[in-house]
Amino acid sequence: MKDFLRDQLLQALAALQRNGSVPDPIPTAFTIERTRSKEHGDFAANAALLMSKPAGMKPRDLAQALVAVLPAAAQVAKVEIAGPGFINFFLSAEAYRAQVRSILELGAAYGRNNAGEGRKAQIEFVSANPTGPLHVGHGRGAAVGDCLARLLQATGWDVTREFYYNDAGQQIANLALSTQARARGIAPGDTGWPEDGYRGDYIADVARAYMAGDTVHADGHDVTGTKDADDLDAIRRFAVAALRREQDLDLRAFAVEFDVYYLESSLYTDGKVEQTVRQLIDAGHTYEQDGALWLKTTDFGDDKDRVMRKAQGGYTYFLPDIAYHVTKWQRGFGRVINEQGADHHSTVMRVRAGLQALGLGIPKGWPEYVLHQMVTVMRGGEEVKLSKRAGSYVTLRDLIDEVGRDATRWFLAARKSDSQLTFDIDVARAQSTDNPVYYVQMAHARICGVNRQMQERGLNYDAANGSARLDRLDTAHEQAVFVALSRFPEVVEVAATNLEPHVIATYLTDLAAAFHGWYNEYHFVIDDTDLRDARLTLAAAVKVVLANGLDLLGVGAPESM
RNA sequence: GCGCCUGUAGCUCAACCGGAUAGAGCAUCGGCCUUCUAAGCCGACGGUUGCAGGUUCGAGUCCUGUCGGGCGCGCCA
Repeated sequence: MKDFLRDQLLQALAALQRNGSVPDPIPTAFTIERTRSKEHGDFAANAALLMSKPAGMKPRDLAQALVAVLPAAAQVAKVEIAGPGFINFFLSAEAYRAQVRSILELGAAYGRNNAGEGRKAQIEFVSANPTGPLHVGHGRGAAVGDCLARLLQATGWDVTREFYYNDAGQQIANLALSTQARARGIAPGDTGWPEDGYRGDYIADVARAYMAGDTVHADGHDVTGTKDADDLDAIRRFAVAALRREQDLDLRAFAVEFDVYYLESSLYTDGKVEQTVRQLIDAGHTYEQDGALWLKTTDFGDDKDRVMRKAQGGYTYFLPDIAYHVTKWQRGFGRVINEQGADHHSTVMRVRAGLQALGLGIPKGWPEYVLHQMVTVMRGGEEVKLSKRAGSYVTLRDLIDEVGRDATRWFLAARKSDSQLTFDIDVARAQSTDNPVYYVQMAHARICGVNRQMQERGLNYDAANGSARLDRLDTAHEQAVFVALSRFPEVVEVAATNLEPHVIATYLTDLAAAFHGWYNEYHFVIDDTDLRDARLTLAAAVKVVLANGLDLLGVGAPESM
């Protein structure tokens, strides 16, 4: 609808330019927006305000002139000029009715668009190293990343979900030592416990399984414990597999699936790290100092240069990061979005700088980043900081077990990712309308409940008649539902364009509120068949949009609750 | 000290690349339960958008400064 109104205004502008009352050419960067108040109609254009200066007219005069030559359209009932020169459009009731019929025809496709035109996009998220169960921060990444993937898929992108992890670095060595210590009966705090060892109970479980000769399956292969507490390499392989498997179980419980798991170690074995180093040296953006090899990231906006190869040998983490991103580029992902915790913010500059230094023609802003801030978990008004299994942090699994998958996903995705998030377990658990997930799901279940009522009473819903008699729906409550339904495609577009899944959650709460308000005011299962069919038709459209929106969040749309 | 994020009603949060009178929910207060889910409904109250300047037709939104909170400033990842 916005595009349609924009086109109308551009036609009007062209008409004014043809008769010479407005100069040609002229900048036409105006916006069409939903109005905040009903008095201002449905959509407002600021065209006259922005074009008044180049047009050499006062804003309100220009608005008058534009409106005078605006083409007639069935979708528009009235056009007004208001305030400093806004052009306000009032849509016709028929435009809204047509929208409802369109929703029912499109079904799951309503709200989707083809902005991505089938191009390849990759979203890398979670990317936790296999050193422990996933914590709530990973959960936020999983929820946001998966919703971003769903949003991009809904807007025409060919999306790959990817998980990158380090299976060979210092953290993994630490994991192996911690597991070995546990295998030898050494607990945190005992003499012989490794410095900075992983202290959680889960390490003891892994050690026990290793010493019992268990077999774990992870990432497509099996690893069996050798029961040899002296074989650190075997312990490492077993521990990595065991924790990868545990994380996979966490992700499955969260209904998040990845297409690709990418191992940092493969970048070494495939020679990609070495190759990247050579290319950086050849490109002339490196130098040696104090026995180390440095990358001149300051050439690309960093505040100091970074070490690539340590004086003692071995590479710093960001070199494989660069090599990894080169593979993303080479794999044809013209668009890459990295969803990470904000504590990794410093990598953004370095990765981009490294990629620029390579001179491969990679755009400066590639890859894109969505960083999420920290999560605080509250229960009973107190911050929760510990879990039994992991010790020092709250696990994703704890949350899912306590409040359920749907509520966990909702709350972790429903906030703007660049603000800190307070996860209130009491609210998320509540089976009442205080809980937004419950409130939105309840709206869906209620519509299903009405349909069940129809069947139980042996009544027949005539969908065609309902579509034909939508004119019977003329109350303020029904109008609010019509408007809310029509907004959905715009909301999806905004959420996808700005990479902000939370706007879907905000919208769904609005839509559910409009529906509940209507539902509470009127009965649907009534004797007047025309009105009944019309109401059931509007309700059917609400059900479609609720389901489509919840699906974008990966949250279920229950038939009953 | 430097960089990034953030500060909106008592609390948790919105506000669509600058738009008109800053919106919801909770809490509080006042009304409502023979009817499709009362696990609810309706209404009221609640604000100098941390503070001070600036940019312009217009600023919660952009710029500068300042105060408070978070994260990061390794030859760790």
